[in-house]
Formats: sequence, structure tokens, C-alpha cells
Amino acid sequence: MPKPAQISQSLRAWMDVFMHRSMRGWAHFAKSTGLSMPQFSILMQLHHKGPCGMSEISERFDITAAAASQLVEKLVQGGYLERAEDPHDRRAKLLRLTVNGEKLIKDGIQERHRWMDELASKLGTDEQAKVVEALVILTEAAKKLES
Amino acid sequence: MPKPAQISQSLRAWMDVFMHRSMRGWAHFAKSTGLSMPQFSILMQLHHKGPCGMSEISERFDITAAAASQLVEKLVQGGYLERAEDPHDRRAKLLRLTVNGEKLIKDGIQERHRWMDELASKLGTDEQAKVVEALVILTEAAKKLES
DNA sequence: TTATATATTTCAGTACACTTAAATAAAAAG
DNA sequence: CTTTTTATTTAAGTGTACTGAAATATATAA
Repeated sequence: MPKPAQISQSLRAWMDVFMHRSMRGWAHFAKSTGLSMPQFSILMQLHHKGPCGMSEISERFDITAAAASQLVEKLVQGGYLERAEDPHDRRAKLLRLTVNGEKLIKDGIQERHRWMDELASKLGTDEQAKVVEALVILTEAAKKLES
Repeated sequence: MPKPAQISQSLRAWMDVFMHRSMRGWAHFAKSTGLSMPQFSILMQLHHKGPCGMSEISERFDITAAAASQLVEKLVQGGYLERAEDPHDRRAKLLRLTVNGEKLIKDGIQERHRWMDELASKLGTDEQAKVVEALVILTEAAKKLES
């Protein structure tokens, strides 16, 4: 059996623990809001990437324009999203979170942060320092990889 | 404005980057298998926590026993899951991944691992060492927090 | 044993996410 | 100024995930 690199092994172990906790948390939170997972994902994505057009939604989630339109309609009805006209293209719509929509997502993020803070509180000062250093390294590397 | 602890800040930044990448990846992979997200989640969970009964499924996913039974039925039909009798309680069923089911999930995990390995390869040797040390600390702390 | 609680399934019905096809309106190309 | 492409919506219909209620079988308590 090939000896797996330590770095690979530790990344995997962390991913395993972290992913399960996070996914469960998000699903639970989404359910508590009364929104379906697809609807919730659209809000998340809008929060993360900022306002965008209808077509971007359908591309990113790999659904037809019709499906995107219908999902967005529900979110607009629910008061989470607003559909403004794109000033540069009068065919297109600009989707933007409303104050309520923004608040909803922020609350979800905050709940996730609570777990991370609790985690951090279990660490000693020197451990914390090591973790900070490593996470900065990882985050930078990940961002570079994206582009 | 209150100065946010460094540890908290770095954990959040990492979560942000990592979560988006991972969630997208899983959703994409699940779609490519032809399974629905709820079906896929059940396989994931079974892989993660090992064989369990019907009732555990309905509890963990917060759905009725009826819904769990129907989802499982589809996975059994698809050849991903087997429903054995619980030797200790003849009312209950023991759900276990088949070889195919196991393979499916492992393939998904491997795809996620590829990204992590790519990430790791961008780091220098000393950076890798720091990351390993930190992730071990985090993973241990997270596991303790779970129990 | 009898009564009751538990684990699961089956059925009927609802809601939602999706798709295709057709409609509308505006931009871009000829 | 047509013609064609692009962005979105609407409508009709399909499949899946759910729920509640009722059925079945087994465990557990009286």
C-alpha cells in the first residue's frame, strides 16, 4: 500500500468531519426557514456572488431558464428577492436580495459561525496561533486555485 | 467596532471558500449519478456512520418513517442499498450499502479529494507541515465537540 | 395472555422542482 | 428595416419527496 502524504491525509480527515457538520447544519437551517433547498441555494449564491441575472442562475445551478424563473418568482413572492430591470439590457432582470433575504442568509451564516467559534474556544493560545497561520495559507491557496 | 479574534476570522474565511467549493461539487456529482439529493444524502450518511435502521434515517433527516421507507426502497431497487433483517429485532431492518453503493460514494469522495490534493500541491514543504499540524488540532477538537 | 407500544410498509393525495414548447419583448446582425 | 438571436416568462405535464392514515408484524408491559 502506498504511503499517503500526511498533508493529503490530514486535509481529508478534516474535510470529513467539517463537511458532515456543515452540510447537516445548512440543511437543517434551510428547513427551519420553510424554504426548499433549491430556493435556499439561490439566496446563498446571491449573497455570495452579489446581484446577477436570471441566466446566471440557470447556468450555475444547471437548470433551464424556465425553472430558474419559477424558483425566483417564489422567492420574490416570499419577499426575499427583488427583480429589477437591468439598465443596460431591458430584456434582462437584475436579481438582488431584499433586506429580509439578506438577513435570512446572515442568520444562517452566523449559526454556522457559532460552531466554529465554539471549536476555536476549545483550543489553547498556541494552538490557535498555529491554526490561524495554517488557515490563512489554505484560504489563500484555495482562492488562487479558483482563478 | 469590536476587534474580531484572529482565529474566528480565519476560520470563517476558510469556511466561506471551502464550503462553496464543496457544496457545489457534491451537488454536481450527485446530479451526475442520476440520484436525487435526498437519495444521495442517505448513501452518504450510511457510508459515514455505517449500517443503521429505518428509524435512524427518518430521525436524522427529519422526515416521517413513511418517507424514509420510500426513499430507501428506491435505493434498494437501484442496487445501492440492501435491507437485511435486524437479528435483535425482527420488526426492524438493517440498512447497509451494497458494493455498488459503496463505490459510488467513494468515487464522489475521491473527486473531492482531488481538489484538496491539488490545493496541497500548491504549498511549499514548510507550509504543508504547518497545515498538517493545524488540521490535526482542528479535527481532534471537532471530534471532541461532537461527543 | 392481553393490551399496548414500536418498526416498518402501503396507499392516497399534495407540493415542489423540473422539463419542453410556445409567447413576448428587446438587442444585435444582415 | 428585416431577420435572427438572446433573456425571460407562461403553461402544461412529469417525476419525486413528502405527509397523514391505515395495515402488519413483532416486541414489551400489564
